[in-house]
Amino acid sequence: MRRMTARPANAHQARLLKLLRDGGPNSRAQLGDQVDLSRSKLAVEVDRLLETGLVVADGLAASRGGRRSHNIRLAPELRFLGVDIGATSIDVAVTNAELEILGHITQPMEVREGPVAVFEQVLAMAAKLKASGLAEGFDGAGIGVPGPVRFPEGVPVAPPIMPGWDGFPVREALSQELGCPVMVDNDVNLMAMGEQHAGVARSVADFLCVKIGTGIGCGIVVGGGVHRGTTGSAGDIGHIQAVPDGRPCACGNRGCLEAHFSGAALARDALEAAQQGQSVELASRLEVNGTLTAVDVAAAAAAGDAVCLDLIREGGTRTGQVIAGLVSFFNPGLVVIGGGVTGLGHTLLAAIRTQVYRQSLPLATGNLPIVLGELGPTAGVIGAARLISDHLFSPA
Amino acid sequence: MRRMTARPANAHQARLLKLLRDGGPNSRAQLGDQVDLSRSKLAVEVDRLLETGLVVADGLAASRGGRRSHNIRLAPELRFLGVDIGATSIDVAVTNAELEILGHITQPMEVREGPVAVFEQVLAMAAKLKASGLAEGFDGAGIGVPGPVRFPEGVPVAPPIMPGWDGFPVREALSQELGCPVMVDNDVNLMAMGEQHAGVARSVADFLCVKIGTGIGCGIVVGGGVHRGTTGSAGDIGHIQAVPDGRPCACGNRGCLEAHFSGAALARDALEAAQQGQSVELASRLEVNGTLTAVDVAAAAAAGDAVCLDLIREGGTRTGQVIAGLVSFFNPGLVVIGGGVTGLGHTLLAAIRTQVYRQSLPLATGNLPIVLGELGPTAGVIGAARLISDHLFSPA
DNA sequence: GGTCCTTTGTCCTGTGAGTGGAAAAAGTCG
DNA sequence: CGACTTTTTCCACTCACAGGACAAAGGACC
Repeated sequence: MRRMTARPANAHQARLLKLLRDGGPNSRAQLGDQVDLSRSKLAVEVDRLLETGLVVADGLAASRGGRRSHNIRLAPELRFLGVDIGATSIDVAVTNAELEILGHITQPMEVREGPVAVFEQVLAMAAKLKASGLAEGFDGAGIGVPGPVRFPEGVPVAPPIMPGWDGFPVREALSQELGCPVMVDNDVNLMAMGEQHAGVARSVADFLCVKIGTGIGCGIVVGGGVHRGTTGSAGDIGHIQAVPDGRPCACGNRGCLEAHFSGAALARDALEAAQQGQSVELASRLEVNGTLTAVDVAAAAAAGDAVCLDLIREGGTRTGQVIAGLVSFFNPGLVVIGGGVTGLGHTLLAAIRTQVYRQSLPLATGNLPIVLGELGPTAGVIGAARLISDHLFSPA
Repeated sequence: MRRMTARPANAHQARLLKLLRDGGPNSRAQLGDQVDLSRSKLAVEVDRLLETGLVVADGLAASRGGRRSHNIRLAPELRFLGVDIGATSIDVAVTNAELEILGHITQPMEVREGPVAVFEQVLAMAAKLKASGLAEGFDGAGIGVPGPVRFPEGVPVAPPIMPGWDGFPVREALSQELGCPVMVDNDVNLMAMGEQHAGVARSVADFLCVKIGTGIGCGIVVGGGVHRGTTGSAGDIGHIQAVPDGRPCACGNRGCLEAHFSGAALARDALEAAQQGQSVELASRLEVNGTLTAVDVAAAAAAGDAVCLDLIREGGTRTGQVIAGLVSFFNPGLVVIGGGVTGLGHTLLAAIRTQVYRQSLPLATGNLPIVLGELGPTAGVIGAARLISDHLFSPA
């Protein structure tokens, strides 16, 4: 079918589209309660939106005591593609215009293999979703990559863990292939946007979203918007020094947080513990799989393995130290912990909490929730869909 | 004389007032170049502003090749009061509507003596400035205090170094006494606003302003606006851990940056060095004055005293460590160093720079200037004037 | 089913913001 | 002094928007 190409003509229409996206189908009257426009003006703008095809009528709403109103909703055929490229996996999902996930595929893939191979994979996954009948085409796509991005152009800049991606025109290329608008951002920022849209961070203006995966990053939301920094590298907390003169890090320094705690570091620690015979649980897992990952540590910890619990606790403490500093500095209203190692769950969370509450001033921590992300692996793709929808639902 | 009470009636007028404040007298035509309004509309709004008395005609502008235009400027009788309450001193200044300092007084005063005593002093200083003929009254006042502030209400909250100030209605009380609108903020935020308005940070959207005085704080500017955090304590970096298991700090933790480097810590270190006979220079100064402060350290360092240079260098390194973390996290476009110990000058700056450039990733530091503040002790009062002018030059 | 009230949706007119052209006013330059 | 610029004022026209009037549609109660 023909894809939608219309964009809102003014700020009012943009506002209405976002309300319908975030609040689902709504009657004109309910919309009127939220936008502070006269009924006449509202009717005009809604009619225009109906003309563009971006929104459609959707039956009658329940009565609120008088005449029943006709519901309005975003066109149900609209489709967004959300892509979350992690260090070792790719997530691709299709959503409708309300950013509900209609289909979601995950595949392991090393981002190190370079943009060409990854792109091929992403396109194959998108094609698969299309083939399964979920979409006949995409009205827009958002994509997250595990490194800094020059946001306006949608191009990765000097990404440490993505050799070959520096300067690769991700936005341009994907837009070309998919035939729709594309926006690119750091994966951590997308996770933050995902949790903001549909997760724990709804209605919080200033919060931090710490993602602990292969590396560690932090999404920063200020006044409801993502802060990307001057060069797009804001939130790159993996290389903050957590241990003076600590372990050497790939970045050339010593004691970086990421060198002491992250998916990669955890796997290395686990391997060492297994080889030195400190943990029976880990050793047997090593024997079976031939390798160890953070998942093994999580499983062993869940089974009560003391070494693994210690590893997690120590990592949580290190992470908590860094977060404590950030909390003092930024004074957020919420801290969300997410990413691959959320499987470590409450042991990790408890360690982080303890450290933050101990080390930051009471005024900053007094009413500061520190919680796990609610959306798990879907946070990134929802955030990606949100990114492109924010773009498309803004006046051209 | 009668004070101005008018406020801009709409966003256009607000815009024009701010242009006149930041750019000085301007012709209608020049204003037109900047605001993207039709000539007619502009003329209407300017006329209305002239009617309110907020702006006045100011002679003819130089010709740009044709008819000479009439200049417009903010009413020259407008006066703002800028108050900067530090831990150990008070600065009060009068500015005109263009935020140029017309008079400036500094007096030593311990903020510990409580709000009543400090207020008395501030009012006396304001009266002195009035008496010297610089102002017949004030159209607005901005005031900075050395601790967290609940910004909307203008009330200090749980300020560690300001016993007796917790919950004191600073805004209310000062407004009462001066008979004009008042806004209250953290002194560090005001310093940042000052440097943004008239100092090194002009035209930088995202920057950090680190103030090293009796304590250490950091003003955070995001997208041109000050970030105050959820509880008003954003930028409180003095209690970030700089040295694991380091010196005990008044806050109850160990190793806080402030415990290792700040005006207070420096004085303590100097005293110790003098008493242990490590520095002849310091010992003789101690003998003369009976006490040592950061100023003595600065002087001794300038005279080449090795112990003092070491103290400064070590402090700079510690500070640099913390700033490096913040730079990685926030990715600012500029870092400004200011506050009382700027007397330590380039020794300090060099140490901070070295550490930041060494410890942060190249992408974040690549084009990152780290500079000393340009305004010195006037940054705070200019920022205070800017705070209230921003308030008054916004639609009611 | 009838009456009264509430809510929703449409129509219409008045108002005020804002645009853009024309012309007057005030200069510069040769 | 005349040709050309720039600034400023004036005016007619457009458009966005508010808000009232009214019709349509439904619920509650009798």
